[in-house]
Amino acid sequence: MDPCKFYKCLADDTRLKSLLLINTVNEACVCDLMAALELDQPKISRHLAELRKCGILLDERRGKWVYYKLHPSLPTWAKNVIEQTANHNSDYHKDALTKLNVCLSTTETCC
Amino acid sequence: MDPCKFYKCLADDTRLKSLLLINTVNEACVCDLMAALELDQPKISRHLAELRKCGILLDERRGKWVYYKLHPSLPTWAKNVIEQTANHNSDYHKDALTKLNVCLSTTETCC
DNA sequence: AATTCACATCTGAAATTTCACATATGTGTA
DNA sequence: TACACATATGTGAAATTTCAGATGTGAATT
Repeated sequence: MDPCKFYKCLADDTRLKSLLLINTVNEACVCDLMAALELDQPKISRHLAELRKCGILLDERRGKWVYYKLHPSLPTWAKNVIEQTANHNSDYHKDALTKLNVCLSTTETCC
Repeated sequence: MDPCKFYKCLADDTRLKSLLLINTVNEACVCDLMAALELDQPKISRHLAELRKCGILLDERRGKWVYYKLHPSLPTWAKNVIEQTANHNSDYHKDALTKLNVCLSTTETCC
């Protein structure tokens, strides 16, 4: 994992927030993140693809949905960086996390 | 310190290597980093200015030279991120660190 | 005060990234 | 098979970032 490429991946609001959310709730599908971040589908999908191609996220299709989680073989230092960021910047992704939790808890509204 | 802006600052080879070097040797001046990274002066200066404007580095003029160090009021999580990156990616800035140490130890070649 | 040295900044061009929109792919269901 | 739904990707335009080269600024030296 080249550190500069890694940080290029984190250097975008959509990607960073998606990553912090996924780190918090373990896994999420595209429509979860669409609801949490209030962004359209191609935008979320494209940014998740970038995180996937970089080796930060792992995708897994289950039926119609594709779930993303942290890649199991992500280096420890990179996991620590994500964890540090998530733990000490709750204001940054607080609103999105609230919306994500609503989405995850209600079976009807979301996918 | 907005995390996305912070990562935008780290998402460039010149800035990331400069930062890791400064983190390792505590402080360095522009010409030290020019020698370590083998880049021209305006390029180093411009990137250090970006790190300074973002609040990551603090500059201090001493005579003709300007020394840069980590900003004392940088949040702990950000310091930890830099430290994690430096400690577990020695290959990434190893060459530059060697050249920097040569520069720091010889009074004549460098500034 | 003129010069030199170390560093900062301005400028416009080049490269890269991000975006919206359209469309393609894959999956379950009637 | 036809369709609806979730997700992925192709495309060119727009926005942002990076760059080289020229020039400006402040401090020490003569």
